[in-house]
Amino acid sequence: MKESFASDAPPAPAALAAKVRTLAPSMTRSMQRVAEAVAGDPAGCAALTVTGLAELTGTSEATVVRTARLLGYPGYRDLRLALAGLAAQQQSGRAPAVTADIAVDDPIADVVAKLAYDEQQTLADTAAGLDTVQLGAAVAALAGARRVDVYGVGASGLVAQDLAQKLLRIGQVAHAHSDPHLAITNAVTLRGGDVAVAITHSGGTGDVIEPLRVAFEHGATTIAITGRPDGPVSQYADHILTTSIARESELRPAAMSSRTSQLLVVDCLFVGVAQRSYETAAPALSASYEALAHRHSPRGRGGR
Amino acid sequence: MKESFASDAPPAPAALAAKVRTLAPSMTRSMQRVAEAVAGDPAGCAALTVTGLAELTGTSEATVVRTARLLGYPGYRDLRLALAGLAAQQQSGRAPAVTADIAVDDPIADVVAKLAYDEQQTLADTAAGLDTVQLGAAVAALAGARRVDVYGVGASGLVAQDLAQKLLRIGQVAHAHSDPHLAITNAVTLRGGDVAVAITHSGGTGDVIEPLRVAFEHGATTIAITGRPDGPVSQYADHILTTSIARESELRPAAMSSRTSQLLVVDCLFVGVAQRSYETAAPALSASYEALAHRHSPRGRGGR
DNA sequence: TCACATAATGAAAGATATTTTCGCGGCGTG
DNA sequence: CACGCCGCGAAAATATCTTTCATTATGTGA
Repeated sequence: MKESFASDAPPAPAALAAKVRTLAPSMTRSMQRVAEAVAGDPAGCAALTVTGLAELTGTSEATVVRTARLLGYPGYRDLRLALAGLAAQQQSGRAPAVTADIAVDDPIADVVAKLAYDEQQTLADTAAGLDTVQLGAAVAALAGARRVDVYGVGASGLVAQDLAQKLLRIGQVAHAHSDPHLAITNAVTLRGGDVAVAITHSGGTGDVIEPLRVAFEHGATTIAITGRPDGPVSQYADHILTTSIARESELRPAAMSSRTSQLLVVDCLFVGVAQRSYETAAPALSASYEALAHRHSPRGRGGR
Repeated sequence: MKESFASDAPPAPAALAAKVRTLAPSMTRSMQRVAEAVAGDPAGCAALTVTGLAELTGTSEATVVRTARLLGYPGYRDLRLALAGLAAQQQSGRAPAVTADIAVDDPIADVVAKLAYDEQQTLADTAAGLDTVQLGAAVAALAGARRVDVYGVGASGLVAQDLAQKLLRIGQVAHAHSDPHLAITNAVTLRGGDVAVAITHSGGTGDVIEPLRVAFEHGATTIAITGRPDGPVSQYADHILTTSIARESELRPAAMSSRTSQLLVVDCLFVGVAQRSYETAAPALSASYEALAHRHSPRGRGGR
């Protein structure tokens, strides 16, 4: 089905430079010029046609083809393909320059690469650091909850809303509070069988801890999602889910990676709960999808 | 010298899989078949001629060329080159495409691993597919804006709030709207020099498009963050930032990966703007940090 | 349900790129 | 000095890619 790797002529994938050096002595002058160009700038040559490369090297098409043959390819077309591959490899090889911090004068492309890399790292860290036992317990509590309250302020407030939104979509009674007073007012009405979730990166946000404490004292099951499992919030948490703490810099506030981390935890909770209550969750998900369908224009093709 | 980041269509080297997913919805059936083959087996397809690929997919040469064009390449020849590059990268990059779907009976540990992997993938795709020219233009517009309005409903509403929060922290006048009526009411007061941002995964959310249209017609600079750059929202967008579209399943609604993707874009915008207005942004960031410090109890270790 | 308009598709003509052919001219050798 | 071999490139031959256009599917409104 694929190119059979015959015994004597396997087209070289990346060992091209070596092959050029090996074969150079047995090449004629013109062919050497071609080989040199190819080895020197694979990416550039890959963009050229036979004629283009011939002109660049001051030779003819025939010579280019002959060189390609000598290098072990059936023709120039295949050499070109290999060249493109080589270029791509080199390109990706010099990628890990993105580990540095984001600087004020970084070009926009670097910013994208660095942010993406950092967030990927954060996700990996979070996944590695998550206690699946705690997570399982939290899921169980949520799945069986009569009612769920989620507390978060500032950046964590959005995560809290995200969790509440998700739970609502699978038929749970969930509410996110970012107003501390209202949160406490509501927490007072929680009882056993209810669940309260506090989300705070620092683990010490009073506006979030207070409602959780009240919920805890009223017998609700409490969950803390925090980057500081040793922080004050843990006093009142039955289950603690730890988010990762990434280094931050002036241009990259902690809110960014903590949010990424928190959201992963929230997603895990959501999927876990959805699994546990699949019978009711699946229809609810489809229903909410259906209900929203008409609010999006049905066709995407004509949108000039 | 070589890499010519042309204005609007820089042929994607590694962002191909992402591009296929992004553009798939706007493709016809035959083209989808071709795109699928290409995304599924880059190495294999790179070895085929137009005719070969047409036969393999049961279509015609014309369709193959059309697909290549849609993916952003001048013709099939160039797509093939990119394919060879992609294949080489995968070969060396050790791509463990363990993209198994999340099942109802997956243990919780698997859920964590799969979600983390999927979100990492989403980040990589988004970063690869982001048009840095558009991003740069969007950043420039935001940095010079007198006032910024952000529109988003549902899951995208939280992203909108996130962007507004971030911009506020560096001294910009930003506001997020999730109420369509209020959004339009506010959009009417926008003028040239103001910026409106619409966030919609589907690209067709009327509640978000309407405010953007009003802002557009009143002379504001408009930015769309969407997974469907060919969708209706783009009609009224001066700058379009494309988020990635990941496959979704019953247990993994689209909202999850689209949110991850959107947040990365928002972060890029934020950092870009912060860079541009570093003189004022840095003090503002520190100030907001200081102002919140006393709301976190100092317990734990270093406190932050 | 049918007629109509519109878009999607493939066959084949047309344009490019690649490969092959062929002969010229340099260079060493008898 | 003449001969013959080898490297080399121009141009013909072939393969590949692109465009055009007629046909066939698809959806829409009466």
